[in-house]
Amino acid sequence: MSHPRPDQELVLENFLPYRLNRAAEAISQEFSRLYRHQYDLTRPEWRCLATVGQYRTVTATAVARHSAMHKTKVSRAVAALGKRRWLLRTEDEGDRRIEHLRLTASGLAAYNELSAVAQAYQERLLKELRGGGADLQKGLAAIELRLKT
Amino acid sequence: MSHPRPDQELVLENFLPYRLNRAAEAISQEFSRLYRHQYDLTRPEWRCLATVGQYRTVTATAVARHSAMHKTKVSRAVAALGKRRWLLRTEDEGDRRIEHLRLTASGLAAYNELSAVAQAYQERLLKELRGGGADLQKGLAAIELRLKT
DNA sequence: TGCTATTTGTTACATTCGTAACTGTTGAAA
DNA sequence: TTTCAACAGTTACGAATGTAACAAATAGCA
Repeated sequence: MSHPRPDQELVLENFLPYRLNRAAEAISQEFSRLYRHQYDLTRPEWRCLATVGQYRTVTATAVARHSAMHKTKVSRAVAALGKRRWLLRTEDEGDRRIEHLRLTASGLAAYNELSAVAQAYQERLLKELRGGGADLQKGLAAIELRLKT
Repeated sequence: MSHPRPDQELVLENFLPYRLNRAAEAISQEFSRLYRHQYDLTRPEWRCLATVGQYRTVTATAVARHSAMHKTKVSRAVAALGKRRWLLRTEDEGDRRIEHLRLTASGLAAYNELSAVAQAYQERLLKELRGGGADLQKGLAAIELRLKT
Protein backbone atom coordinates (compact mmCIF):
# COMPACT_ATOMS: atom_id res chain seq x y z
CA MET A 1 0.00 0.00 0.00
CA SER A 2 1.58 3.27 -1.16
CA HIS A 3 1.30 6.62 0.51
CA PRO A 4 -0.81 9.27 -1.17
CA ARG A 5 1.13 11.81 -3.19
CA PRO A 6 0.13 14.98 -5.01
CA ASP A 7 -1.06 14.49 -8.56
CA GLN A 8 1.56 16.72 -10.10
CA GLU A 9 4.75 16.25 -8.25
CA LEU A 10 7.83 18.21 -9.04
CA VAL A 11 10.55 16.46 -11.00
CA LEU A 12 13.74 18.39 -10.49
CA GLU A 13 15.37 17.43 -13.75
CA ASN A 14 12.40 18.81 -15.66
CA PHE A 15 12.30 22.08 -13.76
CA LEU A 16 13.43 24.96 -15.90
CA PRO A 17 15.36 27.04 -13.36
CA TYR A 18 17.28 23.94 -12.36
CA ARG A 19 17.95 22.92 -15.93
CA LEU A 20 19.09 26.39 -16.85
CA ASN A 21 21.47 26.53 -13.91
CA ARG A 22 22.87 23.15 -14.62
CA ALA A 23 23.41 23.88 -18.28
CA ALA A 24 24.98 27.25 -17.58
CA GLU A 25 27.26 25.81 -14.95
CA ALA A 26 28.40 22.98 -17.18
CA ILE A 27 29.08 25.20 -20.17
CA SER A 28 30.87 27.78 -18.08
CA GLN A 29 33.12 25.19 -16.53
CA GLU A 30 33.87 23.63 -19.87
CA PHE A 31 34.80 26.98 -21.28
CA SER A 32 36.77 28.10 -18.25
CA ARG A 33 39.01 25.09 -18.62
CA LEU A 34 40.25 26.72 -21.82
CA TYR A 35 41.60 29.80 -20.10
CA ARG A 36 41.81 29.22 -16.36
CA HIS A 37 45.07 27.34 -16.35
CA GLN A 38 46.51 29.07 -19.35
CA TYR A 39 45.95 32.57 -18.05
CA ASP A 40 45.08 32.09 -14.39
CA LEU A 41 41.97 34.23 -14.65
CA THR A 42 38.86 34.04 -12.53
CA ARG A 43 35.50 34.36 -14.20
CA PRO A 44 34.86 37.89 -12.88
CA GLU A 45 38.28 38.89 -14.14
CA TRP A 46 37.53 37.35 -17.50
CA ARG A 47 34.25 39.24 -17.78
CA CYS A 48 35.97 42.42 -16.80
CA LEU A 49 38.71 41.96 -19.35
CA ALA A 50 36.16 41.16 -22.03
CA THR A 51 34.10 44.23 -21.25
CA VAL A 52 36.98 46.66 -21.12
CA GLY A 53 38.39 45.10 -24.26
CA GLN A 54 35.07 45.48 -26.00
CA TYR A 55 34.56 49.12 -25.07
CA ARG A 56 38.16 50.29 -25.10
CA THR A 57 37.45 52.75 -22.31
CA VAL A 58 34.79 52.35 -19.64
CA THR A 59 34.07 53.13 -16.03
CA ALA A 60 33.73 50.43 -13.40
CA THR A 61 30.04 51.16 -13.08
CA ALA A 62 29.56 50.62 -16.80
CA VAL A 63 31.46 47.34 -16.59
CA ALA A 64 29.17 46.20 -13.81
CA ARG A 65 26.08 47.11 -15.78
CA HIS A 66 27.29 45.54 -18.98
CA SER A 67 28.68 42.34 -17.49
CA ALA A 68 25.89 41.83 -14.97
CA MET A 69 28.26 41.72 -12.03
CA HIS A 70 28.01 43.28 -8.61
CA LYS A 71 30.09 46.40 -8.21
CA THR A 72 32.24 44.83 -5.51
CA LYS A 73 33.05 41.98 -7.83
CA VAL A 74 34.03 44.47 -10.49
CA SER A 75 36.08 46.45 -8.03
CA ARG A 76 38.05 43.38 -7.04
CA ALA A 77 38.45 42.12 -10.58
CA VAL A 78 39.66 45.52 -11.73
CA ALA A 79 42.13 45.61 -8.85
CA ALA A 80 43.44 42.19 -9.84
CA LEU A 81 43.76 43.11 -13.50
CA GLY A 82 45.47 46.34 -12.52
CA LYS A 83 47.99 44.52 -10.35
CA ARG A 84 48.71 42.28 -13.33
CA ARG A 85 49.31 45.36 -15.47
CA TRP A 86 46.64 44.39 -17.93
CA LEU A 87 44.53 47.39 -17.14
CA LEU A 88 45.09 51.09 -16.58
CA ARG A 89 43.00 53.40 -14.47
CA THR A 90 42.89 57.11 -15.19
CA GLU A 91 40.72 59.51 -13.30
CA ASP A 92 38.24 61.67 -15.10
CA GLU A 93 39.23 65.27 -15.56
CA GLY A 94 35.86 66.74 -14.78
CA ASP A 95 34.49 64.27 -12.23
CA ARG A 96 36.99 62.92 -9.78
CA ARG A 97 34.69 60.13 -8.61
CA ILE A 98 35.03 58.41 -11.94
CA GLU A 99 37.95 56.42 -13.23
CA HIS A 100 38.25 55.33 -16.80
CA LEU A 101 39.53 51.84 -17.44
CA ARG A 102 41.43 50.75 -20.47
CA LEU A 103 43.70 47.87 -21.35
CA THR A 104 47.46 48.09 -21.50
CA ALA A 105 49.33 46.58 -24.43
CA SER A 106 49.73 43.24 -22.64
CA GLY A 107 46.11 43.40 -21.51
CA LEU A 108 45.01 43.96 -25.07
CA ALA A 109 47.16 41.07 -26.23
CA ALA A 110 45.59 38.78 -23.65
CA TYR A 111 42.16 40.03 -24.62
CA ASN A 112 42.77 39.29 -28.26
CA GLU A 113 43.95 35.78 -27.53
CA LEU A 114 41.14 35.08 -25.14
CA SER A 115 38.66 36.56 -27.52
CA ALA A 116 39.82 34.16 -30.21
CA VAL A 117 39.60 31.24 -27.81
CA ALA A 118 36.08 32.27 -26.90
CA GLN A 119 34.97 32.60 -30.49
CA ALA A 120 36.43 29.21 -31.32
CA TYR A 121 34.74 27.62 -28.34
CA GLN A 122 31.38 29.06 -29.24
CA GLU A 123 31.66 27.92 -32.82
CA ARG A 124 32.58 24.44 -31.74
CA LEU A 125 29.76 24.38 -29.21
CA LEU A 126 27.19 25.47 -31.75
CA LYS A 127 28.43 22.94 -34.23
CA GLU A 128 28.07 20.18 -31.69
CA LEU A 129 24.58 21.13 -30.61
CA ARG A 130 21.66 19.57 -32.36
CA GLY A 131 20.35 21.95 -35.00
CA GLY A 132 23.40 24.18 -34.75
CA GLY A 133 22.19 25.58 -31.46
CA ALA A 134 19.43 27.59 -33.10
CA ASP A 135 16.88 26.51 -30.51
CA LEU A 136 19.15 27.51 -27.69
CA GLN A 137 19.77 30.93 -29.16
CA LYS A 138 16.08 31.53 -29.70
CA GLY A 139 15.29 30.33 -26.21
CA LEU A 140 17.87 32.60 -24.65
CA ALA A 141 16.63 35.50 -26.73
CA ALA A 142 13.15 34.87 -25.38
CA ILE A 143 14.39 35.06 -21.82
CA GLU A 144 16.45 38.15 -22.50
CA LEU A 145 13.44 39.79 -24.06
CA ARG A 146 11.41 38.96 -20.99
CA LEU A 147 14.06 40.41 -18.69
CA LYS A 148 14.04 43.74 -20.46
CA THR A 149 10.31 44.23 -20.17
CA MET B 1 42.74 57.79 -36.57
CA SER B 2 41.53 54.64 -34.89
CA HIS B 3 43.64 51.84 -33.51
CA PRO B 4 43.65 48.54 -35.34
CA ARG B 5 41.39 45.87 -33.87
CA PRO B 6 40.84 42.20 -34.63
CA ASP B 7 38.32 41.49 -37.31
CA GLN B 8 36.05 39.40 -35.13
CA GLU B 9 36.03 40.85 -31.72
CA LEU B 10 34.17 39.26 -28.88
CA VAL B 11 30.87 40.79 -27.91
CA LEU B 12 30.07 39.66 -24.42
CA GLU B 13 26.32 39.89 -24.71
CA ASN B 14 26.39 37.56 -27.69
CA PHE B 15 28.62 35.00 -26.02
CA LEU B 16 26.71 31.84 -25.18
CA PRO B 17 28.29 30.93 -21.83
CA TYR B 18 27.67 34.46 -20.63
CA ARG B 19 24.11 34.53 -21.91
CA LEU B 20 23.36 31.17 -20.34
CA ASN B 21 24.73 32.26 -17.00
CA ARG B 22 22.87 35.51 -17.07
CA ALA B 23 19.58 33.87 -17.98
CA ALA B 24 19.99 31.14 -15.39
CA GLU B 25 20.87 33.63 -12.69
CA ALA B 26 17.95 35.87 -13.49
CA ILE B 27 15.42 33.06 -13.59
CA SER B 28 16.77 31.49 -10.41
CA GLN B 29 16.56 34.75 -8.56
CA GLU B 30 13.07 35.42 -9.80
CA PHE B 31 11.97 32.01 -8.66
CA SER B 32 13.79 32.13 -5.35
CA ARG B 33 11.86 35.25 -4.45
CA LEU B 34 8.80 33.02 -4.33
CA TYR B 35 10.15 30.83 -1.55
CA ARG B 36 13.14 32.46 0.09
CA HIS B 37 11.24 34.81 2.33
CA GLN B 38 8.21 32.60 2.74
CA TYR B 39 10.16 29.55 3.83
CA ASP B 40 13.64 30.90 4.57
CA LEU B 41 15.31 28.29 2.40
CA THR B 42 18.61 28.56 0.62
CA ARG B 43 18.90 27.19 -2.88
CA PRO B 44 20.93 24.14 -1.86
CA GLU B 45 18.33 23.42 0.80
CA TRP B 46 15.58 23.78 -1.74
CA ARG B 47 17.26 21.38 -4.13
CA CYS B 48 17.79 18.92 -1.33
CA LEU B 49 14.19 19.11 -0.24
CA ALA B 50 13.02 18.68 -3.80
CA THR B 51 15.21 15.66 -4.35
CA VAL B 52 14.30 13.88 -1.15
CA GLY B 53 10.65 14.70 -1.77
CA GLN B 54 10.88 13.29 -5.25
CA TYR B 55 12.52 10.04 -4.25
CA ARG B 56 10.91 9.53 -0.85
CA THR B 57 14.06 7.90 0.46
CA VAL B 58 17.59 8.58 -0.74
CA THR B 59 21.15 8.75 0.44
CA ALA B 60 23.14 11.96 0.53
CA THR B 61 25.34 10.73 -2.28
CA ALA B 62 22.32 10.12 -4.46
CA VAL B 63 21.03 13.59 -3.68
CA ALA B 64 24.34 15.07 -4.73
CA ARG B 65 24.33 13.13 -7.99
CA HIS B 66 20.75 13.91 -8.80
CA SER B 67 20.80 17.58 -7.88
CA ALA B 68 24.24 18.30 -9.30
CA MET B 69 25.55 19.65 -6.03
CA HIS B 70 28.85 19.13 -4.30
CA LYS B 71 28.68 16.63 -1.48
CA THR B 72 29.67 19.22 1.12
CA LYS B 73 26.82 21.41 -0.02
CA VAL B 74 24.48 18.49 0.35
CA SER B 75 25.90 17.63 3.75
CA ARG B 76 25.26 21.15 4.99
CA ALA B 77 21.84 21.42 3.43
CA VAL B 78 20.84 18.08 4.91
CA ALA B 79 22.07 19.20 8.31
CA ALA B 80 20.01 22.38 8.03
CA LEU B 81 16.87 20.53 6.96
CA GLY B 82 17.42 18.06 9.77
CA LYS B 83 17.73 20.81 12.33
CA ARG B 84 14.45 22.20 11.02
CA ARG B 85 12.83 18.81 11.48
CA TRP B 86 11.90 18.56 7.85
CA LEU B 87 14.10 15.60 7.25
CA LEU B 88 14.91 12.37 9.02
CA ARG B 89 18.14 10.41 8.83
CA THR B 90 18.19 6.72 9.48
CA GLU B 91 21.27 4.61 9.12
CA ASP B 92 21.31 1.65 6.83
CA GLU B 93 21.00 -1.75 8.49
CA GLY B 94 23.60 -3.46 6.35
CA ASP B 95 26.03 -0.64 5.63
CA ARG B 96 26.62 1.75 8.45
CA ARG B 97 28.32 4.33 6.28
CA ILE B 98 25.05 5.08 4.57
CA GLU B 99 22.18 7.08 5.93
CA HIS B 100 18.80 7.15 4.29
CA LEU B 101 17.05 10.48 4.10
CA ARG B 102 13.34 10.97 4.09
CA LEU B 103 10.99 13.84 4.83
CA THR B 104 9.06 14.21 8.03
CA ALA B 105 5.39 15.12 7.93
CA SER B 106 6.16 18.83 8.11
CA GLY B 107 8.92 18.39 5.56
CA LEU B 108 6.53 16.70 3.21
CA ALA B 109 3.98 19.45 3.74
CA ALA B 110 6.59 22.06 2.88
CA TYR B 111 7.67 20.04 -0.12
CA ASN B 112 4.14 19.80 -1.41
CA GLU B 113 3.59 23.51 -1.08
CA LEU B 114 6.91 24.37 -2.64
CA SER B 115 6.34 21.88 -5.38
CA ALA B 116 3.07 23.58 -6.23
CA VAL B 117 4.75 26.98 -6.20
CA ALA B 118 7.44 25.67 -8.53
CA GLN B 119 4.95 24.15 -10.94
CA ALA B 120 2.97 27.36 -11.01
CA TYR B 121 6.08 29.41 -11.61
CA GLN B 122 7.19 27.25 -14.47
CA GLU B 123 3.79 27.36 -16.12
CA ARG B 124 3.70 31.11 -15.83
CA LEU B 125 7.22 31.40 -17.17
CA LEU B 126 6.51 29.21 -20.16
CA LYS B 127 3.36 31.11 -20.90
CA GLU B 128 5.26 34.38 -20.88
CA LEU B 129 8.04 33.19 -23.14
CA ARG B 130 7.72 33.67 -26.84
CA GLY B 131 6.50 30.46 -28.44
CA GLY B 132 5.59 28.95 -25.08
CA GLY B 133 9.24 28.33 -24.30
CA ALA B 134 9.51 25.52 -26.81
CA ASP B 135 12.81 26.83 -28.15
CA LEU B 136 14.27 27.06 -24.70
CA GLN B 137 13.28 23.52 -23.87
CA LYS B 138 14.74 22.19 -27.07
CA GLY B 139 17.91 24.17 -26.56
CA LEU B 140 18.35 22.89 -23.03
CA ALA B 141 17.67 19.36 -24.17
CA ALA B 142 20.43 19.73 -26.75
CA ILE B 143 22.90 20.80 -24.08
CA GLU B 144 21.82 18.03 -21.74
CA LEU B 145 22.24 15.52 -24.51
CA ARG B 146 25.73 16.85 -25.15
CA LEU B 147 26.62 16.57 -21.48
CA LYS B 148 25.67 12.94 -21.33
CA THR B 149 27.82 11.91 -24.25
C1' DT C 1 42.12 -13.96 7.79
C1' DG C 2 44.66 -9.78 6.98
C1' DC C 3 45.77 -5.80 4.16
C1' DT C 4 44.74 -2.11 1.12
C1' DA C 5 41.71 0.64 -1.68
C1' DT C 6 37.32 2.59 -1.92
C1' DT C 7 33.21 4.61 -0.28
C1' DT C 8 30.07 7.64 2.77
C1' DG C 9 29.66 11.55 4.98
C1' DT C 10 31.73 15.42 7.92
C1' DT C 11 34.90 19.08 8.98
C1' DA C 12 38.94 22.53 8.75
C1' DC C 13 40.73 25.91 6.10
C1' DA C 14 41.19 29.30 2.72
C1' DT C 15 38.76 31.73 -0.80
C1' DT C 16 34.84 34.04 -2.73
C1' DC C 17 30.86 36.52 -2.37
C1' DG C 18 27.13 39.99 -1.09
C1' DT C 19 25.29 43.41 2.24
C1' DA C 20 26.09 47.27 4.35
C1' DA C 21 28.85 50.79 5.75
C1' DC C 22 32.23 53.99 4.46
C1' DT C 23 35.11 57.87 1.88
C1' DG C 24 35.23 61.21 -1.28
C1' DT C 25 32.87 63.82 -4.80
C1' DT C 26 29.19 66.04 -7.42
C1' DG C 27 24.54 67.88 -8.14
C1' DA C 28 20.49 70.24 -6.86
C1' DA C 29 17.53 72.86 -4.13
C1' DA C 30 16.83 76.38 -0.75
C1' DT D 1 26.48 79.59 -0.23
C1' DT D 2 24.85 76.03 2.49
C1' DT D 3 22.95 71.75 2.91
C1' DC D 4 21.51 67.38 1.76
C1' DA D 5 20.73 63.66 -1.47
C1' DA D 6 22.85 60.91 -4.90
C1' DC D 7 26.69 58.72 -7.02
C1' DA D 8 31.56 56.18 -7.89
C1' DG D 9 34.25 53.13 -5.95
C1' DT D 10 36.39 50.62 -1.84
C1' DT D 11 36.41 47.95 2.28
C1' DA D 12 34.87 45.36 6.51
C1' DC D 13 32.42 41.70 7.90
C1' DG D 14 29.66 37.67 7.94
C1' DA D 15 27.83 33.97 5.11
C1' DA D 16 28.52 30.57 1.59
C1' DT D 17 31.56 27.80 -1.09
C1' DG D 18 35.15 24.33 -2.72
C1' DT D 19 39.46 21.71 -1.75
C1' DA D 20 41.56 18.76 0.86
C1' DA D 21 42.00 16.15 4.76
C1' DC D 22 39.64 13.30 7.76
C1' DA D 23 37.03 9.28 10.41
C1' DA D 24 34.41 5.36 10.00
C1' DA D 25 32.98 1.58 7.47
C1' DT D 26 33.05 -1.73 3.72
C1' DA D 27 34.80 -4.33 -0.34
C1' DG D 28 38.13 -6.73 -2.82
C1' DC D 29 41.62 -9.72 -2.96
C1' DA D 30 45.58 -12.26 -1.70
